Amino acid sequence: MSEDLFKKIIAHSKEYGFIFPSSEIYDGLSAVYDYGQNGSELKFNIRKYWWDAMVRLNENIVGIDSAIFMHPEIWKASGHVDAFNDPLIDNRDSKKRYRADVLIEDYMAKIQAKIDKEVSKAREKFGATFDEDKYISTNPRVMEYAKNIVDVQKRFVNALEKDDMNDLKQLIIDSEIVCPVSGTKNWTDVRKFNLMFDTKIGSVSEEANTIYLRPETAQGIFVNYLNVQKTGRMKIPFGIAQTGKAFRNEIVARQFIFRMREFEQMEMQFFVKPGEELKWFEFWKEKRMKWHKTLGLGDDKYRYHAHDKLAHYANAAFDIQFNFPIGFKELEGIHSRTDFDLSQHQKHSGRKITYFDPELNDSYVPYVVETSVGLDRMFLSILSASYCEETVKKEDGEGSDMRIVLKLPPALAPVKIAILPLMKKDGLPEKAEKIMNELRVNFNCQYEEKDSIGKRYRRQDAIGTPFCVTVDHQSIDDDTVTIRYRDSMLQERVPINKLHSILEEKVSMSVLLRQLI
RNA sequence: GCGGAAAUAGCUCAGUUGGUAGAGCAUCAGCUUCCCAAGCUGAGGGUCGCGAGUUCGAGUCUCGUUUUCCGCUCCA
Repeated sequence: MSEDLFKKIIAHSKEYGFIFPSSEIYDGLSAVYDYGQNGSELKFNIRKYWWDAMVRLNENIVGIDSAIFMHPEIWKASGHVDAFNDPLIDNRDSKKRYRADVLIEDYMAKIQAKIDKEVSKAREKFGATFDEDKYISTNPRVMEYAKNIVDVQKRFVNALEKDDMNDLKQLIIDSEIVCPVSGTKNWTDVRKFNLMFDTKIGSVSEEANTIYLRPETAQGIFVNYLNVQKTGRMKIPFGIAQTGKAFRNEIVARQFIFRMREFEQMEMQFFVKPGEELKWFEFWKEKRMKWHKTLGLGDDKYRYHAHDKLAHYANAAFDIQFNFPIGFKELEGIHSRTDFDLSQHQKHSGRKITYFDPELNDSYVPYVVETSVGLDRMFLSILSASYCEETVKKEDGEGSDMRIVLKLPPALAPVKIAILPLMKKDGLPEKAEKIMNELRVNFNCQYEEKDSIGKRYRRQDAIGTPFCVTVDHQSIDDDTVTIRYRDSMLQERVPINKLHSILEEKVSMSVLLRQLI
């Protein structure tokens, strides 16, 4: 049932210009999506809500915009190069995935165990006079085991050194290693899954260096810590925020925009005094949850989720999960990253990355509390919580009708106001256009005169426009118009010269921001 | 990545044993209409995902491939 809802949301996104599959006229590109005319506005507004809540409302948080390309050493320091270079192999029968190097090591250990067994048996037999080396070299069966280990070890090391995945696979086949689950030798090729995309920088190909597309925006903040702290005269505790694209070559990217290989993060790294990180961790956990709930999509749609396993850099980690149509899934991560990142960069760069604390009269490497939201996931959460199918009673009371309406928070809606002349004659379009030209400076407006008024209301409902301003014959006489509300479908007559202030009150981002203070 | 299913107009789909591609909605141009879509007239839009093969002839049969969905797997 909720999967049906998910499908409807995907279809609606495409039909109304929110999200299109990338490169669609070329058959598309797997798990890559483009934001359309309405989607890009909504995404922009979400980003703005985050940015203003972080940078504008906190005097100790500043924003930066770091490059996607960074020095390759950064990814060694962060652990991204080493941690994700494992050679993996699948068994086709059990459909289990193994690390190829682990399979081979296990195999060698098993043979070694056989040798040990023989040796210990012989030791019992011969007692104190037992000479292990001599025993091995004179026992043909044990000798063969030993030789096998040496051979495998040699090829194994050789393959790893040459980074040759085919050799690794051949070694598994030659050693007749079987899957512990299925017991078969039906293996796929060995593949390496480094999550980072690489490319070359520099004009001459031989001299070009491999660089990576950043897999997270956080490192751009860490490597700018000194710059920002010094030029901004920042005092701990303080934060650096940034939004931007990140790239991860996921093995499986699926579920619409929930998991993409190219995605946008909104991250804030908060630098604190060592020992105070868990206090700030709690602070940001609360604060971020409030930011989400202020959107008014329903408090019950959010929950915390503690990480079972902590990453190598963290000493506390919580997710804020959202109840998507596909279930509760991660929306934002709040991590206490300790001083891991700054210390690593201190080590790798050779620069001293510390903060002189005047209160302590001493220097330290600050600890970091991170908040990291996926902008695309925010988009999906807002879209799926806003999507409503409603039955509407007909005017005459007979029968009913369905309308699809996106009940987006007005401050985030791509189009704020639709200006609609009731009829396409009698000077109504001219009057409407005049109003349009006054309002468009401040609001994203849409003007429509085609089709019946009901049809136009429905079209605006479908893209989540919170207000329709309708110009009728009375407008010509007394300079009033009606405002039609998206959610209630009720109308209110107001003077044209009050429109601006009335609407400003309802659609401005400050409506949301004020609740956060 | 493995297994299963699907792909025909912007959307939802029809298309007979293989014989010249259809409907509704949507879009566009008019007409009509004084407030909640689907009145009237007309128009545009598809080499049937792509590529081979079988055949006199393929949307239809076979193979490959791409994309999507579902399950498994993976997800600092």
